[in-house]
Amino acid sequence: MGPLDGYLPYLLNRAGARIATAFSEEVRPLGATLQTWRVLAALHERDGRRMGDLSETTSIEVSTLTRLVDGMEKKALVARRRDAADARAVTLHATPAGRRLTQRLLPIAERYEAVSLRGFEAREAEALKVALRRLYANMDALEKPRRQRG
Amino acid sequence: MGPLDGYLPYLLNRAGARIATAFSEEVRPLGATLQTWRVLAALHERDGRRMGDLSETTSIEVSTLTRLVDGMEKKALVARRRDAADARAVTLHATPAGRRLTQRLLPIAERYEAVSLRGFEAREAEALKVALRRLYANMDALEKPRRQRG
DNA sequence: TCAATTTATTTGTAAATGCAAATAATTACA
DNA sequence: TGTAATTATTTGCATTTACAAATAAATTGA
Repeated sequence: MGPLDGYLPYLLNRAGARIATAFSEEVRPLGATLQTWRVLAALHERDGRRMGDLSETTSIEVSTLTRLVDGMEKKALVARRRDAADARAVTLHATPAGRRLTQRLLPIAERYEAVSLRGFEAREAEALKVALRRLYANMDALEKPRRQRG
Repeated sequence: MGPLDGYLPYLLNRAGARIATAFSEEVRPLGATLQTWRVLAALHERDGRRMGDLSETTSIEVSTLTRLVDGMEKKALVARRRDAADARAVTLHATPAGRRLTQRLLPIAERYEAVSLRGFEAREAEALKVALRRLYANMDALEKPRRQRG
């Protein structure tokens, strides 16, 4: 076990990449990709999100997301609407076809959760999730300090 | 906190992506990218690795790695050598310039480790790393079963 | 109120990515 | 020993990605 095995970002990337690659292969026959799943999952959690919100939630860069959504719109999985409250913003909505695809992807996603956590006690799994949320939050410290608003 | 916050692959990707993005920005002024760092770190751990080994270690797909290494070779950070023992294989070696860049990146990487784990007890951090190694290993179960050799 | 600034999204463009096919060398075994 | 199968890497090519600039709308404050 070399130094890399003790380096957290390495372990994080490695585990994430492996799950991502396997999941991608698995959903390809359904005409889906990992990125479309991320968008659909975010809309399943809350439909009508803005592009910027989706970008933050899915960790997909906004300009990439724009073109990804273009493709999903062409496939009629989602629909863009101009936000009524703020005409700069666009909200994204799952269509019936999008929801059907989501329903097919959900059990696959659940299986990945189960397989990856195989052998974990419930409290170990929960501790891991708590730790991952802390990691994420800790990165605030390095974020480009944005001008305070308000 | 919606369903996504309880979904492990989501938490994993989100934390990994955030660290990756911040690290990328930070090393850009040094003429480095996250991917070149991954290659250099793998060679720092063990020089003279094969392309396939590097691909597995860095989670960079082999054909992508080939072209990444092309670029690093042009920048004289690494050098390819035909493996003496097996002429199909290519081994990669850090050059003096590559090692100098590695030395400049190491403290940044250490800082990312420290910042991301801020507030973690030593044993919590270790438990997290153990868990991430288990996750990775658990994915064996879903791997395309390759024909047994031997 | 209106000009300047900020915010949300899209577009331009070059680089990175990944699958599949091609190339090259080794190994297995008839 | 020589031919088929396997393994390691690279190349072809279409897609994805991300930075920067452009566009469009809202907000701020003189």
